Amino acid sequence: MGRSPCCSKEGLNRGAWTALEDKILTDYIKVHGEGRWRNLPKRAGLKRCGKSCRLRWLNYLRPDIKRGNISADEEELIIKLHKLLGNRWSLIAGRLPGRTDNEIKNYWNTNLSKRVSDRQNGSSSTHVVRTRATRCSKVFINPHHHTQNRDPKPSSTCSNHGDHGESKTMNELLLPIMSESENEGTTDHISSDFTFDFNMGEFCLSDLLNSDFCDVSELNYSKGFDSSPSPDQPPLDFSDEMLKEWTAAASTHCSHQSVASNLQSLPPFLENGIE
DNA sequence: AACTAGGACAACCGCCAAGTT
DNA sequence: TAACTTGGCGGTTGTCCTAGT
Repeated sequence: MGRSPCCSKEGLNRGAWTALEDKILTDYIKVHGEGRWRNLPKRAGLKRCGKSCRLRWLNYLRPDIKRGNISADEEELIIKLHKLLGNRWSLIAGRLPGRTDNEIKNYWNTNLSKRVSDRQNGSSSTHVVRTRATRCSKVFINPHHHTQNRDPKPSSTCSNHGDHGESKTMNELLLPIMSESENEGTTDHISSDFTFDFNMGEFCLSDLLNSDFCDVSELNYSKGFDSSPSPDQPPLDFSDEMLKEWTAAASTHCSHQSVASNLQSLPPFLENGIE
């Protein structure tokens, strides 16, 4: 069958954007808002592919974008998040207000990857969770784990840069999950699988990163992702096997795999780092 | 001053999943 | 339910800039 191309490439400008094109695009989006990228070029009078417009806007023209001068703190954050999430640049970017996935990806590829690999040479190997690109607009919380009445917010993508809203600490968010055993059987009021936005702005990131969460690869825990690792069960490395568990669990419940299921298995990590 | 190598980063590409018809 | 559209993602490429020779 095949897909139709996102646009006819004939007669379209390619390569670097001119100041005029930037202005046209910016003015158009100011008036009409983002979205409908395919039709945007025609409506705005741009000889560009819709995708190209979207990229230009998201990575360069948006008013809330910070450019350059990645601070040491941001750098450390990127390293930690990359260790945790792998090449999921949009997720990482979502944790760095004003930064774009493209910028972080470039920064990683040109600066950090070498440095990190150098750092890791000589130490034991670590395992990065690698997944295919997947959208993660929502996170699934297994009702067995989630026992509190929360108001799910309208869905939005996890790459909602810059909108981090109010923050909850990691403990606040995860406590209900971690204390599930106390509330077993109290899930009747939850009508169905519960989803809510995975806006990591809801986490107090420092809680996460100041913990040893970033060193999850070195942690051992039980295979069942129980919050109390059993000595009877063999320790498991945070690696492929873990990933299989995650994806299997997530696919059972929801198509929004990965991050969602990751959350379910966070408590064992967090217990090691968050008091 | 001219040339080259490597770094930085903007932009493009193809794939995929969600949403819509 | 299938076909199709739309938008998002990560990987890759192309081009410009700069430091070194």
